[in-house]
Amino acid sequence: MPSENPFALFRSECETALTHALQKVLPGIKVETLTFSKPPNIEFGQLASSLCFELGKKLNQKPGDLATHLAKTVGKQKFTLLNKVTAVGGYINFHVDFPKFSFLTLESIRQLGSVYGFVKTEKPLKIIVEHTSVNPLHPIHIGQARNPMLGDALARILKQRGHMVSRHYYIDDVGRQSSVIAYGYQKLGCPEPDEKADHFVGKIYTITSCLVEINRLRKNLELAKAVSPADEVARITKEIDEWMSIAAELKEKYPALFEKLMTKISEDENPEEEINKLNRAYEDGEPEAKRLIREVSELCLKGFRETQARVEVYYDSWDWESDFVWSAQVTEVLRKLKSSPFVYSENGVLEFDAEKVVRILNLKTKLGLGEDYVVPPLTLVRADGTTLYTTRDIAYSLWKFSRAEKVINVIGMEQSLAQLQLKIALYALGYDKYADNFVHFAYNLVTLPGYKMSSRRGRYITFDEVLDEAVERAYEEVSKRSPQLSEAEKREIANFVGIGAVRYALVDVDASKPVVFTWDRVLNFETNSAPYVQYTHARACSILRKAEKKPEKPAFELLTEKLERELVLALASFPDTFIEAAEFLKPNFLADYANSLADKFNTFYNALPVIKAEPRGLSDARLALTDAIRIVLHNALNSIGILAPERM
RNA sequence: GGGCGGGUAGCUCAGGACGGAUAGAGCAUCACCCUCCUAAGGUGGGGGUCGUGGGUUCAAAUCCCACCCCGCCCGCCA
Repeated sequence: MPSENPFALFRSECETALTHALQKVLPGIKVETLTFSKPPNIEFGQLASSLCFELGKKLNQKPGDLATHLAKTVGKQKFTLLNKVTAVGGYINFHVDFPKFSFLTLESIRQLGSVYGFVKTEKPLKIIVEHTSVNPLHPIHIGQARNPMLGDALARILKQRGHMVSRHYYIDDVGRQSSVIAYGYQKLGCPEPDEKADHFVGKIYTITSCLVEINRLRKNLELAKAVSPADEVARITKEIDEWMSIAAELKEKYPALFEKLMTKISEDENPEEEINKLNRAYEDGEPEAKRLIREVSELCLKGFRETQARVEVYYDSWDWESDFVWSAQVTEVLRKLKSSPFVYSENGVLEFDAEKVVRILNLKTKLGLGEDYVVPPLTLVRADGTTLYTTRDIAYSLWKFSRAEKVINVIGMEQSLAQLQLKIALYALGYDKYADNFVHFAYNLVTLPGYKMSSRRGRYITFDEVLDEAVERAYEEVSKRSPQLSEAEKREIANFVGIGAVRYALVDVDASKPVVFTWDRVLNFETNSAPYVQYTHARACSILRKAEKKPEKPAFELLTEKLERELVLALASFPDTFIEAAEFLKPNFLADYANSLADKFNTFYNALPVIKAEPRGLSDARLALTDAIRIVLHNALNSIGILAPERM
């Protein structure tokens, strides 16, 4: 019978063993929980307890003596996987019965195949993972690309954990910036894109935004010259200069488009006002504004979908922010909030007193806030009656909770405060259960070493460029390494290698750490990269192919080399790693795991023969081992969205 | 000023939630290994005050306190 978690079986035997021994040796002593750690070296056993150090202190005995005594007592019991127990320097070390354990592990993996390691949760939940949600104004850039890579990996992992996961994309089409692009697009006569749609939209957006900004600043400057102090005038002048140099950059890059937009926009006396008008019209749901903004947004989203298909990221639902405004869900939320004691009006502006909620409902500890910390208030409604982003997001969150028990928002950590206020708003509305299950998965920014990325200024490296470059580099590599392959094969390999490399590079680093984007990081095809793990997988497949036989009579007791045992142990621990990755939302655990398993296998590969090993039983056992490694590498890569190739 | 995140080898990062045995990888660098299952590989060398200072503990990179440095946030932007 296969085990879905062989190592857990061993661990639980060790727990039982130690518990019994404790009862016998020290009947009066109560130990709350037994914790085990992995010894630094496999020769010390596979699990260890450091219990005797604290017990020794408590009982005024030498840890070494205690450990010896306990180990001896355990040794008298009978177990399946636990072979022997030793005492070394105060530690109690538990040794697994490798012949049995290898058999159990390898046979389990080979029987369970593509589901091995994906231990199902006991409490399956409906979970919405909202990720990416890049505004439809310009192509997804490398700074934003970390989001779908993390979000998609999380969604995959949670699904494999047995949850019902739905991936949502929130289209933020309400707000000034959407009107800016729509305005420029309209000025050009709503043209058909002559290139990838989002790139096309991005150019129009940047140029329009720049021209409108300059126009606005010039008006401000004239006003300031009349009424404001000199330093204010100087500040505006400086800002204009900055935008002028951006305009010069844009004019050089896209001369025709720039000219055309400049001519068209200069026809308007006050472009700023036109944009605001459009914005209001859209929020009011006027048909012409709706048609225009939806059209240009859809255009951009079409480009996004192409990019997402390249990296195999898909969504179950595309949620338009505007729908929440038009359907009165935002109004309804505001009504409820207004009737709570946590909302006040100030100078015609509606404010949400998050601090008051926290104080009255006693949430400080629950939310992990310091006693002295005062949560800033959140503006819900402007003086002109329009709502703000976070206000609308409250309505959206409630909508999400109407179709899921848990909501995970993959959003940059710069929005931590807004996400906190949103959570507090849920408590204020009495939705404690929602609030408790509202998770902000925060990740740190991706920056470029030279300058700050800025979408508004058109200064960014697009995700598409990065993918193209990665695939191109991979193509050069594969041509160099495997010139005998056909052109089609090379292209295919280059594609999954390049894209895998990018995915890996963006998932591998802990989400809380900032990433400085360098081509070197993404185009790394050596150890600690997707290509390395993919290559290792292909290598295992190659051995199995060349063997031309099935491991019919594997003699698992012959797997006595340290390398082999370390491999078996690593394979047996995959379920634990997976569970941790899922519970703590750490996709990088799986990337690291895959890399370290690949490391071990490559060492083994170089040191020991598989097919030609003698006797036959050993060869078969090593083949079974190789097969298990193939399966686990595949599963680990799969869970973070990276393809495991059979050849490369 | 307050909040959040980060600070581990020349560089990029694991490890940190749950304290344990000599702090691990990769890149770069130097020297090796394809008569052998894929060299996108492997072996070995050099390289560390785990930001600083205290504290708790038998035991601290890990926990607590203070401080320093970097990033982000504290808007009628999103």
